[in-house]
Amino acid sequence: MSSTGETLMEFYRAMRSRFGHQAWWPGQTPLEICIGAILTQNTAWTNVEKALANLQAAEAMSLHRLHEMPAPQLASLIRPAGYFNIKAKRLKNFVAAVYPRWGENLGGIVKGRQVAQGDGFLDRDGATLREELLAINGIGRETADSIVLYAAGRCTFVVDAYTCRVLGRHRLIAPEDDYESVKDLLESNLPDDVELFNDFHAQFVMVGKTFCRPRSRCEGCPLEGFGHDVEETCNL
DNA sequence: GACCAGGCACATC
DNA sequence: GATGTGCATGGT
Repeated sequence: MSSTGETLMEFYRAMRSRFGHQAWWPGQTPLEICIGAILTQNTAWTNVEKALANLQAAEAMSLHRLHEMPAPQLASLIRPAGYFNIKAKRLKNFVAAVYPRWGENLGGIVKGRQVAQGDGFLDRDGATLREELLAINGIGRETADSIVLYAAGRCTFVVDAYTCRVLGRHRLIAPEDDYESVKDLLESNLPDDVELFNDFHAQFVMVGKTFCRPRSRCEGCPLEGFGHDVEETCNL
C-alpha cells in the first residue's frame, strides 16, 4: 500500500478505536436508504429521521405510493427534514426515474448481492449506477455515492464536507481540490473494500461532528497526534 | 439569536 | 470555470 494509504489507514484505525464501528444505515431497505440520502442533503440526520418516521406512518415508504402522491402532500410529510418543497421534487424525480422501469423493488435488489450487470437498478456496476443517478435532477455526487455505497453495496467513496475538513487540516488535500480529486485520492490509496469505505466515511462524519468543527481547536480529537492545522480549512 | 447540519441546481459574471 | 444565492427545519 502507498504511504498515503498507510496514513489513511492509521487515521481510520484511530477514529474507529475511538468511535467504534458505525454500521450506517443498518436494517433499512435500499429504498429507505435512497430516500434518506436525498433527505439528508445539508440537513442533520435527526431531522431526517422525523421525516422518515412520517413517511412510514403514512405508509408512504414505497415507490408506488411515492409515485402516486402529489408533491405538496409529500412535502408536508418530509417537512421536518427542511427544504421540503425542493426535496419533494427531488424525491419525485428519483421515483419517476426508477419506478416505471424497475418497479417496486428496483428490479429485485438484495443489498450487497453480486449479480449480473443489468439485473436490477441497484445491481448495476458502481460506475454505471453512479452515472444514472447523477442524471437525475436533485441527485449530486455525494447523494449518488451514498446510494451506490450504502444502498447498492458497491465500492465508491462518499466525500462530504467533513471528509474535506479533516483531510484538509492534515494537508492530505489542498483547499482547491474538488470532489472528484478527493474521491480519487481515497479510492486509489485504499483497498477496494465496501465495508471499509462504508465505515471510513461514517468515521469522518463522527470526527467531523465531534471534534473537527468549524473554527474549533480539535482538543481531544483521535487524530490530534497526526497534527491538525486549524488555520487551514478546505472550502468544499 | 447566530450558527450549523451526512447538498444541489441555477443565475450571473 | 468560479462564485453567489435560494432552499427551511430543528438542535446547540
